[in-house]
Amino acid sequence: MDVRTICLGILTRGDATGYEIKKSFEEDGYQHFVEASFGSIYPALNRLTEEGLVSVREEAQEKRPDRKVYSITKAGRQALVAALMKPLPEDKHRSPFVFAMLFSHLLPPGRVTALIDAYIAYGEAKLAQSAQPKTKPQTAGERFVTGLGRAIYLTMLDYLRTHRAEIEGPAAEAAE
Amino acid sequence: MDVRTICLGILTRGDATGYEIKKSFEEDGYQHFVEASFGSIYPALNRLTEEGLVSVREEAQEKRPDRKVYSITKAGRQALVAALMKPLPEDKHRSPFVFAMLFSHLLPPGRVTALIDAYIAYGEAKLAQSAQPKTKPQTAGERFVTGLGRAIYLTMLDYLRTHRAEIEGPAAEAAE
DNA sequence: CCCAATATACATCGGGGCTATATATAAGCC
DNA sequence: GGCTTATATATAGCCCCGATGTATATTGGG
Repeated sequence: MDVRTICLGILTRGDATGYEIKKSFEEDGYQHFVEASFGSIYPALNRLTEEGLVSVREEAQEKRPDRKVYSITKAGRQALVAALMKPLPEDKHRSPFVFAMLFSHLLPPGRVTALIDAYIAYGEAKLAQSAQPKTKPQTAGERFVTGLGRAIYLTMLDYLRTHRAEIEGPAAEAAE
Repeated sequence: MDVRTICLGILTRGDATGYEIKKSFEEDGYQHFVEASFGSIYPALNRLTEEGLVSVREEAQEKRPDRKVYSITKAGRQALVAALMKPLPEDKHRSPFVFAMLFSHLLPPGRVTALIDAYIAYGEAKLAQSAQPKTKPQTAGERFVTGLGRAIYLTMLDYLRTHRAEIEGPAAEAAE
């Protein structure tokens, strides 16, 4: 799923600036599974404009850069649906944490414990965030995705807590 | 986690060619969460060789390209541990399937059903593969990671099956 | 028995995307 | 008063992935 398609999708929810598109990845519904950086969003929006899939209106602001507010066009909506009708690329998951766990036997026990603690804290923060959404999910799709994300985080946290002793050294266990 | 570090990690399990490193991502233990393409592995191995983190021996073969068998050096092991002691980059998950589900209301009901069916089949295949590993997990880390992967896939499959009706149209339900 | 598919093996190019950086200002906090 | 955070756009450089190219051997189906 390239960044251009992702931008089109977000713009179906309403007009937005590049900055707001980026922010929406951190919000509820789009929380997990999707993200993109400024370095790809701004070029993507330029190309979408050239291709007529989005339109821009510049709103001048006092002593700030102009806001460039993008709207999806009819052609843009068609392009989005067309992209979703084609065979989807496979998921991609890269987890440096999990990679590190594969080599826990090469690390000092304290490091392994610290990594697991940090990862659990991160998961709990994500869960808390999705439990109290800033904007409630509007569509059935958003509710479905939010629920899936929560289910996966709950499973992951439970697994980490019940199995961490297997990779933490005996020293770590004694220290608890 | 850049590809160079990933290559170092895999080489701690034993010497390997670039081809074998790539294969190991599809295997048990390294199944999910980690992968890299030839287009990054071969350049990475060249650079690691220049930096003295791995060594190469070329094994000539009859009527085939020479095997370039890489071994990790002491400096390489130190570099791996050093990388794992630094703050880890955050996980990255990109799921075109989940993205598509966010826009299920824009798609024909049949398409949504087909996507969910395909995704369930994919998850089941992954689960079956990890249930019958080619090479049994050697370290506690590998067992831990394999178990985590299985737990997440099980949760995901259960969620899809119990919640799919929420985003499949009434027409799709009637057709079943 | 032949052909297609799969596996072994290395390598590169083009394009796409991320990180870091640059620029500018306002608001809130310590 | 200065630091951090938030708003807002933009680009250069590097990293990485996908596709493709080059060879050959084996295996399974028709």
